[in-house]
Amino acid sequence: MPPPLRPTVTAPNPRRAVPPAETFRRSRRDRATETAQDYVEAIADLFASMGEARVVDLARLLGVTHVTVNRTLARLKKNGFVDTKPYRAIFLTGAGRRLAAECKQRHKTVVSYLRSLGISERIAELDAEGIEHHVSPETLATFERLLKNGAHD
Amino acid sequence: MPPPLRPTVTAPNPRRAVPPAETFRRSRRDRATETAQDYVEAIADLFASMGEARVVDLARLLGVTHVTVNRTLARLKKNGFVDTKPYRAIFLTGAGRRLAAECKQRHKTVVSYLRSLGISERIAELDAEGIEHHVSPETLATFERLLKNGAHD
DNA sequence: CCGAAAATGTAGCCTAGGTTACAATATTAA
DNA sequence: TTAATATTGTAACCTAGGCTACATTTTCGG
Repeated sequence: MPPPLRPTVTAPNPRRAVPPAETFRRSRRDRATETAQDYVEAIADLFASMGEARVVDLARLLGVTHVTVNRTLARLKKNGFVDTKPYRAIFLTGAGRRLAAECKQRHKTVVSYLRSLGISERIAELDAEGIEHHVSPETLATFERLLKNGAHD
Repeated sequence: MPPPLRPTVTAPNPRRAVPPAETFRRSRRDRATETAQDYVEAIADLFASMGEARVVDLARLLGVTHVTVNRTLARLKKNGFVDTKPYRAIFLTGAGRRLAAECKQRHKTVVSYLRSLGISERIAELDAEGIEHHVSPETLATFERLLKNGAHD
């Protein structure tokens, strides 16, 4: 007969130190909104730089196929961030524009902060793209305050 | 007949400013490895704190059902990070332990750095959980250097 | 103005990661 | 020792987000 499958330590200790699953839940929640944010920001950028946003441009910009863009746009439309018509350019709704502006500002803050630490433009951009979606308002405010105070210059 | 669907500006400008799709690709790549990292780190923590890691504990810790844990463990096993047997505790392989140690160190650095900026324990933990997966070695090294130099104290 | 090329849309497939419902195995307590 | 409980496993479904292949619609050049 094999030894006990589980040390007896386990059962007598039903009150384990099992802390915040909430931390992981929030991280996953952030992940779910990343795509929407990347898209509306990209659409706003394309509008600013070339007067309109089209599926092919988004695909190129985001590094995915036009099919992926298409399906994601359908969801963004359902969620009220974009307004699309078949074979036409893509427009942001009011909510979409607000979200885009917020994301753009946050992205800028994160990049500027990393740059202020002496990190290169290239790396700052790469890291910021991932980091920005996980920065709480408190942390963002701290970054802004430190930038304003000219820390690290 | 409706007006032209697309401004004539578009066609004459085939060389658009379409920069790095690479940025987004890296961000997506990071996302794909987040789960593995969260799991091996959680398994290592459970081992340290209670002598073994079981499916239910992981589920509680990560805030998902035991079914999700089970399926993810199957993939981690396929990728060589864990060693499992039906109805037995979960063990990390050498690669799993190395990854866990690396993640733990990085997590600690990110939290410490945020704390050094005056951000609360709670917020630092929450943000770090998302941020840590997107911090490049360069940025991490910068955080470590600043911590060592006692900046912001 | 009409045919080729580009852009967009659709069908169908894949993986990751979440779920509930139910089946099987281990552990524990009477 | 055996019955109840806890844990683990499995089946089947969902969404998000990738893809290729193919169909349709627009745009553009001769």
